[in-house]
Amino acid sequence: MSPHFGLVKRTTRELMLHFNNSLFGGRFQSVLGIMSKGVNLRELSNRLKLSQTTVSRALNGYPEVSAETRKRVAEMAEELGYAPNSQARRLATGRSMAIGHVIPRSIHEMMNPIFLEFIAGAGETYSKHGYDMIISVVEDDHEEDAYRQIATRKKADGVIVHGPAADEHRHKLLKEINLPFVVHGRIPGAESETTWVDMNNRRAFERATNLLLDLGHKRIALLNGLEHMDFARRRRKGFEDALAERGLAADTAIMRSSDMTEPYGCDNAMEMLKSDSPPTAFLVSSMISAIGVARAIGQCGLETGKDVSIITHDDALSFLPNSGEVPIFTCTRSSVRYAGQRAAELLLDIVASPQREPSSLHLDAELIIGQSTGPVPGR
Amino acid sequence: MSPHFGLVKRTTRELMLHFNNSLFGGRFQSVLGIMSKGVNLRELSNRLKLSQTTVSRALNGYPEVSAETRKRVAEMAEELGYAPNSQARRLATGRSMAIGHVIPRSIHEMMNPIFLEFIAGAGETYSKHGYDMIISVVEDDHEEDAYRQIATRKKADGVIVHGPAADEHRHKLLKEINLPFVVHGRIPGAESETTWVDMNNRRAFERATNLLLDLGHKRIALLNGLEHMDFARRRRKGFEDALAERGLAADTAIMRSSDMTEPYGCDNAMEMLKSDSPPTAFLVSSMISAIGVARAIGQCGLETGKDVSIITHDDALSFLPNSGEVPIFTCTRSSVRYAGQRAAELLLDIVASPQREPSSLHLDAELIIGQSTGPVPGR
DNA sequence: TCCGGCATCCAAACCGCTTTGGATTTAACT
DNA sequence: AGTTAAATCCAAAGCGGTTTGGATGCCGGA
Repeated sequence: MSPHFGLVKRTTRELMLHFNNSLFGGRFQSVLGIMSKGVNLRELSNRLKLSQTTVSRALNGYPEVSAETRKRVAEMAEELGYAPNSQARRLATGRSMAIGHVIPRSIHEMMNPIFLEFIAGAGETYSKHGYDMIISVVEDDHEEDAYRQIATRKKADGVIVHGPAADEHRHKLLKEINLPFVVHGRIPGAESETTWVDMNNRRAFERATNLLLDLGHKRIALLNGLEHMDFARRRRKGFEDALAERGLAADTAIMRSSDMTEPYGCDNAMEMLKSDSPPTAFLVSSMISAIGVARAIGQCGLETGKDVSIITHDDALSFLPNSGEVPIFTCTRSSVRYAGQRAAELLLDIVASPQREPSSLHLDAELIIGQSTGPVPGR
Repeated sequence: MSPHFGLVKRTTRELMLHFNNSLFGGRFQSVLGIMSKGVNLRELSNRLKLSQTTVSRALNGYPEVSAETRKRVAEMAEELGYAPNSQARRLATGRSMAIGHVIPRSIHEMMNPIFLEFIAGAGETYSKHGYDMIISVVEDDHEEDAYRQIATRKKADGVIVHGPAADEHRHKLLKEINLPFVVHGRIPGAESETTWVDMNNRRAFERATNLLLDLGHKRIALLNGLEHMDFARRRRKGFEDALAERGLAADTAIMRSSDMTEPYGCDNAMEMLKSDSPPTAFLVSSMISAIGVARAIGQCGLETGKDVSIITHDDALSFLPNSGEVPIFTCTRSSVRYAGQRAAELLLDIVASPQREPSSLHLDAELIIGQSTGPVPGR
């Protein structure tokens, strides 16, 4: 309005500065909080007597802006507490800046603690890169629908596939709807065409079994996870391979497959220990079940690590630490949280450059000696 | 273009139907999948020779649309696989249709399994109501920032406050930035001005203590959660109240407060049991730690439920079932998953009508007799 | 002096949906 | 028959950003 734009501008700005600092900086911080909610790009650019274009570019680091202007913009943005509305930005850029995790209700019952630990790891990566993590808990028969919704409604730029089954199919759907994904675990038969992060389940259980065999154990029980899951199949394979190599056959009478709860471990161990030919060692797929096994051993008046040995897989869950100089359980350990971090990184890579070739990360589990193993008694 | 719009339209539509069914319905499903991704409202309305307004209204159930038109729209939408872009809808409506959960890294270590179970419950409610759940894992010193971002960038319509501390402050921030929230637990001193869902921690532990006292136990150990958390304080209060009522004083020598891990239970129980005046009963804040206590008891050559009693709080975690006719542990039980469902419902209510008065839900824990309690030995 | 090139900045289009404020047609009522 | 009200539908204006395609001013080189 006035021809002296430059002057007026500076004056106004200084006034505003003063205004904010004195009036709002002090006891009315809450008022500022409420006000700052309303500051959008238009308002900010008006205040600066700049176009939205320039302000946007200044804030997003584009080169077409002078250093001085950029500084001014940054300061004013800070002052007014401006932050871009994510929905608007998402709409404009076409990227939702979010990664989805679909959890069917039934599956997450079983994956419970391991899943959370993975999520925690992935979440760290996401927030480091400015991504949101959205989790959908859906009824089992809505799983496919959930993925489709994510794609068509553009809710997320990619998803993590949890707990691949032995006869997995989700990867086909995801390719069909063109939704980037990373698998936690492996999809049998699709290893080379999908990006995944997994630990070496077969090898880990093979090594664990060998250790028990070396200790003289011949009758080894396997308390596995649900064997319609890929990871459980691989573990079983490792177990059987190790036995076979020494000319031993696995005895299905002392092999179980189920959700890895504590009572599962206890009940089955109890039953086996009371049988005619009880196992002298247990190979268990989860710390939680292993705790149950230990309880059963105790209830039978036996001692873990002396009368009966246990090796368990340890996902390094934070609420079930199995560390210290000599951990409670001898275990094959692999941090599932770390897997989450890495899987998230791979996924963000794919989202950033979708043409990228599938890659994979094979984590090795450590075999760590704890208190729960010893030579077979009476050897 | 042609004056025979009606006719042309129908013909075209039938052609499309035919086209889709024969060509895409079969082996080219994936192509349809990719195509359907691109169908937006404009395209859909063009196809229908209707305005976007009408189509939008038809799909969203507004009354200004004839039944016939609505049907036509619905069919075509289904056929083309149309689903509204959530970012666009969010921008237009101003509601993000998402609920946020902020988890500082340090805290979620300790809340781990309980947190997940709560999340699972809340997630069910969200998806039932078309809301997304977004989880932010943040460094501890970025927590406040995370909440501010959610508000100013409009990432979520509300948040759940997890694990309120004894000296909680988040509710002030959230009121300041005008972000609706529901507390899981209670904020001391702000009970009436916040909406919350909590169980009756004090009462539950009082009842549990009374049961032990009735069984003749006089020396009762308390393995509590971290007592800078509100829930743990209340539990301690219940414990102390019950003792006081019988003229007994709590002995801090057998009281502990920490993250509720398994070794925490085992190590502390072990130490106490080996002391000069060991407790005859343990009151424990978590199943996980209780398992540790049971392990310690076993290692001391004692029997749980006979030589030493345990009562634990049981959050009804799905991977740690403590059910059956006679559960392993005598416990105070309250389903944290249910709490999650209800908290989510309350939050969605608030989001829908923000002027609503604060309300609260006080869940009662059941006291359930299991195998881990018995009369004090030698009574 | 004239021109091309660079550094800055801007107006306007666009992302895909909702919603306001009519316009048009049809049915209903004096 | 004339007027109203109801039923339908639409054009256009947002929502709050990003991005395209210039405009403007200033400089050195010919």
